[in-house]
Amino acid sequence: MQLLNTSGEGLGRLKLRGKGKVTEQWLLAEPLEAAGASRIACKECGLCGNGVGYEKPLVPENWTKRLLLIIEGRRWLDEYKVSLRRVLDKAGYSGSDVAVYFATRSSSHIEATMRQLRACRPFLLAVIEELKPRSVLLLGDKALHSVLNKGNISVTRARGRLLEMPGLPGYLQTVSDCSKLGNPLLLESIPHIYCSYDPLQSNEGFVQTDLQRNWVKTDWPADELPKDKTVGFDTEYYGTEFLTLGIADEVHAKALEGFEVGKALPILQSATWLVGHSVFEDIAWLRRAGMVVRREWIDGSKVLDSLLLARMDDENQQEYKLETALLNCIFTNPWKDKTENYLADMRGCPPVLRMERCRLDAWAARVLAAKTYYKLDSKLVNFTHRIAAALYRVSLAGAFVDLEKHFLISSELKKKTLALEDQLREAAIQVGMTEFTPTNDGHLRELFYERLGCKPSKWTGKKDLPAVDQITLKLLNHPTANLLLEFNHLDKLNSVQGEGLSKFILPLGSLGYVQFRHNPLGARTGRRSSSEPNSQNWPGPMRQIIRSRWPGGSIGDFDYKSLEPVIIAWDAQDEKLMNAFSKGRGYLDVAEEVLGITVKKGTKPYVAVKSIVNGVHYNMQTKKMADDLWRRLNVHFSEDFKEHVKETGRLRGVYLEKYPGLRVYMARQEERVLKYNLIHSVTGRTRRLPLPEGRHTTGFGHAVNQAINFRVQSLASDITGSAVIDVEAAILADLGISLEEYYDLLLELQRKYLTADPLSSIILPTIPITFIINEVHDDLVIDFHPDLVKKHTELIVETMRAVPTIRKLWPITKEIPLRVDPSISPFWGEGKE
DNA sequence: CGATCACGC
DNA sequence: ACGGCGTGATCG
Repeated sequence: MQLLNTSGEGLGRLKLRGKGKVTEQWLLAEPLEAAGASRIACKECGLCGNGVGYEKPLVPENWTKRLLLIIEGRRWLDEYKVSLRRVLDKAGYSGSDVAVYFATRSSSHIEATMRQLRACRPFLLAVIEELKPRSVLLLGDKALHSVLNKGNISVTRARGRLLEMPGLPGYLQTVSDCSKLGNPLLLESIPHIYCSYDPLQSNEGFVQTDLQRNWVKTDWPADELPKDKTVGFDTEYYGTEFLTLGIADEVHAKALEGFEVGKALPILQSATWLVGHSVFEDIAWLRRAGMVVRREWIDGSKVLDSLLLARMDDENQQEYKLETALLNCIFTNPWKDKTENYLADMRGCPPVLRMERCRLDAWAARVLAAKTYYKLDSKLVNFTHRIAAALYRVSLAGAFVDLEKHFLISSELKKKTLALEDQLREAAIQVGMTEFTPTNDGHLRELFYERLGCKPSKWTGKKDLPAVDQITLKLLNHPTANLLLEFNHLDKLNSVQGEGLSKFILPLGSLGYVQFRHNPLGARTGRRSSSEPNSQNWPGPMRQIIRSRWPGGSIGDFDYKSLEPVIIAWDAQDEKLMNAFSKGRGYLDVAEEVLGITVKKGTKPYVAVKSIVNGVHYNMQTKKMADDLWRRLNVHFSEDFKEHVKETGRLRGVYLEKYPGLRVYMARQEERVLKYNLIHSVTGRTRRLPLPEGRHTTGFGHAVNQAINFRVQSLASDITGSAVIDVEAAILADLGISLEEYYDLLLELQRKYLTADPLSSIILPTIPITFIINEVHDDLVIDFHPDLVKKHTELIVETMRAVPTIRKLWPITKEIPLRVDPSISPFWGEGKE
């Protein structure tokens, strides 16, 4: 059987016989006369093949440019062809998809040396540049070494990564080559280069997997956005000034300066879906500029955020930046660099540049969404966007700070920190040090280990210096070390929540306005995160600076009771554990069951069992658990540490024995992550946990812990996410306010707060309104008008228990019993002591 | 830029 | 080999 005419001379279409039946050939060789390759004379190696055709790439008729395979040399092709053809077929490549070229032009049977590969490399460069393939797959180590120009890397290490070929210039492609989206660009592109094993020396399955990875398999993004008209857009603004609007549909991508945005109205009016990148801020700008904004864009149900979609598509992706993502997926040239300098003030950016940035962002967000949307569960997409939209409104509402209280806490922290620093410096001077800073490790080593004669129990790994980390210092059991620990504690607190917080608080008379920003998919589990400022890590006392904007109003804190234990009990189908947390007294019941004695809340046995329960749920090992109890919680089961560890282990065992569903759940998660290398949550989120070497993979234990935790943590945050949507809806329904009215009110209030004179007092709505002002994992924070406290407290508790949104979308969640613990007080968290 | 520290759930 | 998930300040 002849698959290829190795002379490379012009071929007609061949019919090939394989296993007795006629199949169409998948490669058609054709000389590439125009290729630079054929014009380059090889002066280097003297090992090259002997014919004109040998160095020519094998390109099929009407090649789709989908894939260029690089193999070691033509000599190998005859041996490859059967297995290659099989694997390409299996991976879904047709004959017109694949061209072939070689790392070496040698016809020798001897493996190519690095010297020889380097000599032939210019040909390879020229061929790739000439052929402009969209993907290049390198088969075997020689092809890999040639492309990387580096002989000391294994296929196993390089596999699965996007590779760069030194010396390969970008090449221009017109839009029609690249996309069905009517991309109005001339793109500078480079192919995606990946490597796989030599199919003869390795399992063909690996090669097939590599061929089918998204980057190789996926063609240019199909327009698989929702069927209704979908418009991408972006805005540029400064302060309260609207500057530029970028807008893109399936055929246009244009930018309009603020004064002419009216021209975009027809496109917006015809749109059903809206797409952007971190889109809810942009939607707010549309609304502020008086443009069409549908209710579905406010509530998030007909919005696609390319950033959220990218994160849902691959939660392990390194970056979720629009330009990077698009660069990776369709090789565009960067378009933001020229405008990056103006980020602080886009007014200074030349309009032409600003418009181009805005136009391309709009286009890119839409392209990226099309690339990911079709792969995702639309129910989850809808849910996630509705949560994100509701959280954006939470951030608009903002919270109000008692400025004086914050100042007092902050200055108290500062005062104590300085006092401790003085004491420490004094101690240093007394032992003869002239220079001392408590944050300088060198000074600390000198103080404790040279001057005070303390003996370190640990040395640093790299430089073998005596350690000055917290545990080591604590073990010194020296009064000065204890002072230092207290200093560290207060110093950190002050720099984050004391002085550090001030830059996010806008003074308005005696109050301060602070917006709590939430990243809707901050964690790989589907949890939200909070930043600038991060309101999720405020210690109890710091929370108490938050007060109601209403005179005489209150702050409500609505916690789900033991949300994660309830979820793990439900997921593990452990009836007894479920009863303890859903109907009984939670940790108290568990503690009494485990210890066999009567236990009171807050006592050491209670604290110990609570810690063990949480530790077990996250698969904490006995040693660490014992250590944590001993050091942090001051729970000592015996005076002897070894006995203490033993007892911790025993109690851990008793807990697992009494609630056998837990072990079953954990084993199930381990089994699944081994089998599928990914875990699904109840709402269909995925967590990829690749274990290429099964349980022998480095980090296997960690992956199992993540698998165990994932379903629990993600469902908990989805329930709370639903609560944000549902509580807001319930409050507005009760007040008789439409979502549009509420949204406009929030925008207007925010504008007033941001532009107000710091000395003026705050402006409040003319009617009493209950605001959701924050969400912390299993906790909603509410700002109550005094007239609404009673009525809305009941409403919120009921709504949080019912969470209609998630229960309607995923009816199985109706089985999970939810309890809510409200606490109302003048300041956030004050009622919890 | 990674490690270490602080805080939260 | 590893309790899960975060943000932010600071240092070497």
